Amino acid sequence: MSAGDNRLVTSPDVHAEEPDLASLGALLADSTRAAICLALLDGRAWTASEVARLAGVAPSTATSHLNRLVDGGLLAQERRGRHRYVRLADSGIAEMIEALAARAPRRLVPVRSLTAARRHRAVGFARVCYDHLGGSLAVAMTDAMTARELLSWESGPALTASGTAWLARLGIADEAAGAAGRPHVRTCLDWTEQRPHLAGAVAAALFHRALEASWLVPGDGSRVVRLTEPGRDALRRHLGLADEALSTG
Amino acid sequence: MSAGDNRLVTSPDVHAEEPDLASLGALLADSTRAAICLALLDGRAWTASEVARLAGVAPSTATSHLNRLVDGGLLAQERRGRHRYVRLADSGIAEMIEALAARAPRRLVPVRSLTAARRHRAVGFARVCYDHLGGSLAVAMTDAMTARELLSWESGPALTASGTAWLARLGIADEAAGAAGRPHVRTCLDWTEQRPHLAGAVAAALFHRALEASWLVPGDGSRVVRLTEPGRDALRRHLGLADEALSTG
DNA sequence: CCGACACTTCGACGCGCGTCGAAACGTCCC
DNA sequence: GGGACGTTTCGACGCGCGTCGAAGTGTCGG
Repeated sequence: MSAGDNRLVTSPDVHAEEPDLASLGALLADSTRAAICLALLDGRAWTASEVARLAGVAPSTATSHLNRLVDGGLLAQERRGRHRYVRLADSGIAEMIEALAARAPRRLVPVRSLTAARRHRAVGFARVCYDHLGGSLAVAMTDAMTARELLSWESGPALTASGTAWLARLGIADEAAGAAGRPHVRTCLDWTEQRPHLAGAVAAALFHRALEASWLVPGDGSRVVRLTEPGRDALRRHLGLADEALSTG
Repeated sequence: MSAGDNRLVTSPDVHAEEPDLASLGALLADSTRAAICLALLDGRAWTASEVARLAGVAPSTATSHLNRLVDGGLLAQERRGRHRYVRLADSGIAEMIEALAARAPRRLVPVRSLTAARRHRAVGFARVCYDHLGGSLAVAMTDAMTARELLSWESGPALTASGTAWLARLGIADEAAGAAGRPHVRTCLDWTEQRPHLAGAVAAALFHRALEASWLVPGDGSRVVRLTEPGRDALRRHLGLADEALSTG
């Protein structure tokens, strides 16, 4: 797609291709770059300065990290005037990072303030997971959809007929069949709950709808998402969620 | 599970947990460790010496790498007499590594000999993918199953009714419903083909069956799997695979 | 046109870690 | 018991890379 394609310079039979796991690992092996990737899981495009501030490093340091992440294909960038916007390259990369984060060991971070503690609980409850919802709320929704047989799990997650109808009632056409044979009811291992929540195109559409209807509103510039009172109502009505599932753990 | 669990030492509200992506990345960031993980994707248990020889490092170096991989939870080990056997910790780890390998950049490795070249082509054709089949053959089988409507892709990969019947005809009970609501028709991004092939419990059972029936036989101690003449026959009969799909690219 | 700002380049510093060989330990076989 | 073998521990070496500040380039606004 871009320049610098090295598949053309190799003569046919003296070289073979192997996946270079190490170079991808090295990209994630630095704590600053890891923090950047995790922050970018909110799906937004960040400026280089924002990234530097979040990661707590000098702007020059951020530049070199962003260069490596872009070169490695993890990030896409767009230069606009004096700003450099970066975001995750595509949803596949986001999936990969989520999958890794779910399996990574836990690190204990000191909580500096009361608002930070509150935010941390909020992250566990509802957060953006690139293009869909994550957190205990998302897991509860997935469980409820399973219990109501909107979602079936025998041989992989899939919408049932009533699931498709349920979506239609919410004003969401089944976008799963859209992308030429590529599945888009997936699941995503929630890294706070260690249980799967709904992902893929259907989850993205659902999330989009919830934002439109102001059931969910973007939080304070991080991945946090807040559930509004109409949202609580809707989830009670449409999925029969109990009140325990509808508030911060 | 093991000792050194640090979840117990934190007092309730001054610390919060975050995924430590960097430490997991660091585990994979070294080319020797990456080679080890890739080799272990064959699902076998290797001794430390075998690992050292494969990676081309001194035994002492291999020891330290294996220690780190075991401590990091990627590998499980079993000590038997003077031997130390290591293997991937579980199928989840194998999935994660496959997912990473599929997205990792390609590295050009010089092919030293004619047999190495042959082996490389064989790896692209059919190889062990932890507990199931990978390579162009696996992709072709997946495509054929889709074409014959044994496999459906709307809203995620799933067996159709005729797919379940087809499996039963091969002597495979639907083991997908076994593990309490956890899906086990998955797909796996094939890193040679960059297209999905069947994975999960069903694929594992299918692979196991093919080995039993000697349709496939383990290759020369690497991930390579050979397709036998009866195997070719069976794939023609059961899936209508064309001859192009049945031989090394 | 000039100052503020976003970002980049460069050079220098220092730590972390992958590497090895030598030597020790434990196990197995004769 | 003795010798071969698989594995581990230890210490030493050296490279790679993340870090910063200072200076430079480009862009926007007044």
